[in-house]
Amino acid sequence: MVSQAEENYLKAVFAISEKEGKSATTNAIAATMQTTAASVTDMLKRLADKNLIAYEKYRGVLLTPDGRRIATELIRKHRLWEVFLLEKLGFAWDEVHELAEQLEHVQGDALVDRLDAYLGYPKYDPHGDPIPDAQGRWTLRQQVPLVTLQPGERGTVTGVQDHSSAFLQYLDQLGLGLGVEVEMLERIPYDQSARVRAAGKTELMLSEKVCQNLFVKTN
Amino acid sequence: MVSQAEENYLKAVFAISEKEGKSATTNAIAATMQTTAASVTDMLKRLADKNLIAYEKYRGVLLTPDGRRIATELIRKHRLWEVFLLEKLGFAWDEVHELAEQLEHVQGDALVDRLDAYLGYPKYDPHGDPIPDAQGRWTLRQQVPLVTLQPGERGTVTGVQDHSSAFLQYLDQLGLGLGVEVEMLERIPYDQSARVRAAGKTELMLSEKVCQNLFVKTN
DNA sequence: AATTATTTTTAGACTAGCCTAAAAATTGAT
DNA sequence: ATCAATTTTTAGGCTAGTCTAAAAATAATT
Repeated sequence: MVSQAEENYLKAVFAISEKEGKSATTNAIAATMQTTAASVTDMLKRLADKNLIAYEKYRGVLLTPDGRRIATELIRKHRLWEVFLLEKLGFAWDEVHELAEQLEHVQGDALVDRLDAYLGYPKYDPHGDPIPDAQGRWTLRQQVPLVTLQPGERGTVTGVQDHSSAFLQYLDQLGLGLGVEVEMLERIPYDQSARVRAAGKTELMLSEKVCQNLFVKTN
Repeated sequence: MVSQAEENYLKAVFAISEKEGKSATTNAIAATMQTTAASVTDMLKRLADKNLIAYEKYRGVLLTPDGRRIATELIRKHRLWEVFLLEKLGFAWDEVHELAEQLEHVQGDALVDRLDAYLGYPKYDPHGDPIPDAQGRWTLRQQVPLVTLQPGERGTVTGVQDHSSAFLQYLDQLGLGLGVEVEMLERIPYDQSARVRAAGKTELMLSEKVCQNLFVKTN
C-alpha cells in the first residue's frame, strides 16, 4: 500500500527527475513539496525500502519502474479529473488543479478507466498537458514556446508552461485559450515583447514572459 | 480542520444516534468503525474538544449542531457521488459504495454543488436513500418494508435496508431494481416467505429476510 | 445489597509523517 | 590541496491515530 504522502513524493520525484533525466536532489524535492530537507530524507528511506525509488545517500534519487508506474498513474488520474471538472462541471482552467490534487488519490482502477471512457479518452488536459493512457503511454505534442515564432509565422495555442492562476486568468482575459490561432506580427527588440494577432482579429501586446510560457503548434 | 478519520467517526455517530435519537455508545461506534473501544474513546475526546460531539464519560455521545452539519454534508457528498458513479460512469449499485467512501472526503463546496447541479439535483441515491440538499434538508419518503404488504396490495420498489453486495446482486438477479412494481400475491405461513409478482409479469418466491430488507411505496 | 459481568476509560507503546538543530558529507574557491 | 560554503543526513522530539492490557465505572444477577 502506498500512502497519499508517498504518492505525492513520487509525483515530485517524477516531475523533477523526468524533466532532464537527471536524479532529483533532496533540496529540489523539499522545494516542490514545501517541506524541509530532513522530512524528505525520511521519506526517501521509506520509498527506497518499498523499492519505488533508487536512493543513494547524498546522490539524489531516481524512480524505479514501480515508482514510475505509480507516478504515471497519478498524473493520468490528475489530468483526467481536470478534464472532468472543466468539461462536465464547468470549472475554469485555473480552478481545477487543487481539486484534482485530491481526486487523484482516490483508489480504484475501474474508476479511472471508466472516467477515461466517459470523457472520450482525451489525450490532453485543460492546460494542454498529455494524459497517459491505461498502459502509461504518453502522446507527446510538437509544440514550441510562442517566443520562438518569427514575424509572419502562425500557430495554434496548445498549452502552457506556467500553471499559476495568475497566468491562466490573464490568458482568459486576453482570450488566449487552447486552440486559439495566433500570428506573430512583430518582435520589439527593446524589451523582447511581441505584437500578436489572436483568432484572426484581435491585436495583442504580449510580454516576453507571456511568450515564453505559452506553447503553440506551428501550422 | 476536520481530518478524514474524524469525518468517519462523525458519520458513524450520526448513523447510530440519529437512528433512534438515542446517544451512540463507545462499543457501537467501535463496531461500525471496525476498531477497538480504546481508539474510539481517544477520538471521542478529540471530537469533544472540537465541539463536534457532546461527550459525557461512560454515557455515550450525541452530535452537536456543528457535528451534525458536517455529518450531513458527508452523507450528501457520499450519495451524490454514488449517483454519479452509477448514472454517469455506469457502475452497478453494489459497486458504488466503496468508491463513494473515498470521494466523500474530497474538500470543496463548489465541487459538491456543481456535482449536484450536473446530476440534476437528485433527491435519492441508487439505494433509494435520501440526499440532503445544500442546506442540509432531507426529503423523506413514505416507504414500508415489502413484508408489510397484504396479499393483493401493490407497491413500487423505492429502497433497501441491507446495503450488502450479496443482497444487491441477488436483487439484480431477481430483476428487483428501484422503480419496479411489485404485487404481493401470497404469504406462506410456514416460513413467512412470499409469492410476489414483479413488473407485472414475473412471479418470484422471496424469503422473509428479503421482504424485510426491501422498501416499497404502496400505490 | 452484594457480587459478577460488561462496558468504558486509562496507561503505555507503536507507526507515519513532520519538525528543529547539530553533525557529516559533498562541492566550490582559493 | 585545503578551507569555506552548501547540501544532506542524523538525532531527537512532536502529533494523530491506532493498538493491547489493565483499571475503573456501570449494568445485571442473584
